[in-house]
Amino acid sequence: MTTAAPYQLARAAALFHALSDETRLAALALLQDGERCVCELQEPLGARQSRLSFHLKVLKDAGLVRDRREGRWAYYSLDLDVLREAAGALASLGAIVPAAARPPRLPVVLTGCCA
Amino acid sequence: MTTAAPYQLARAAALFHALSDETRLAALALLQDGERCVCELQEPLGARQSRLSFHLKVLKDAGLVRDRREGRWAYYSLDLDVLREAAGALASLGAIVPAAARPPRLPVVLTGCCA
DNA sequence: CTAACGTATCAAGAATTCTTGTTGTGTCAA
DNA sequence: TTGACACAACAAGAATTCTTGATACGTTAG
Repeated sequence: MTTAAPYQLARAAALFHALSDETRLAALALLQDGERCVCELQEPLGARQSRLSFHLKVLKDAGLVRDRREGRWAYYSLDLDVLREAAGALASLGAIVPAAARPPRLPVVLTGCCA
Repeated sequence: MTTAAPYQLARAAALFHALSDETRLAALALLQDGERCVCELQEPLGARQSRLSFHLKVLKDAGLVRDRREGRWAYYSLDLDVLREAAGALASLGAIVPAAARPPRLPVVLTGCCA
């Protein structure tokens, strides 16, 4: 495998995009202690139905939450694995162990003006 | 302190926004083994001067990178502390230790239709 | 069966972000 | 001093994302 980087970057970028909004982060925070019904989220998030639905869809498309339909209610819950996937992406940038302290990856040869 | 959440969310959202672009993630990846001159980044990122400058500014405004001017060159480097800050935000959403396994935070009372 | 409800989806406009080309600024070399 | 260079910053348009209100759909209550 030579060209895995582009895909991973695109996926990581998509994850971070889903995380890049205050309302969505607040929603994820509310889901921390378990599944919540959409109607329970509206007031604490200060988001009306349509807007909340939009943001939940962004989170769902990124895989960060799952939804479950029950009667006329919809319940959302965190997908911790995907949250960890995001943490992993961050870690691979050196957030946990700096690159200098890790086994070297494929070297990237950089050429530029400032020889 | 009662209302710390809004600020933290805004800051976290800003960090994730800076991370939500492929070109910027690739730039951060290139900076992993240390400081790089702007001119070294252009080719591997496939971004010309103006565009690269824009993305580096986004990263810098978020605090994820520092810049240093030397003569007519500009060098950028990672700020690992800020990268860790992002990792911390993710962790606080349960990415590392699920909320269920942590000491409880202030309870949030949710009211909704689905009694 | 009908009406009210909870939610998703769509459409249109607003806002934000990104790209490209251009201009400005400081630095170095001749 | 002049010209080339590396870079930032700006300006204008393109693209994307977000918000709002409207509509559609399945579900439950009456």
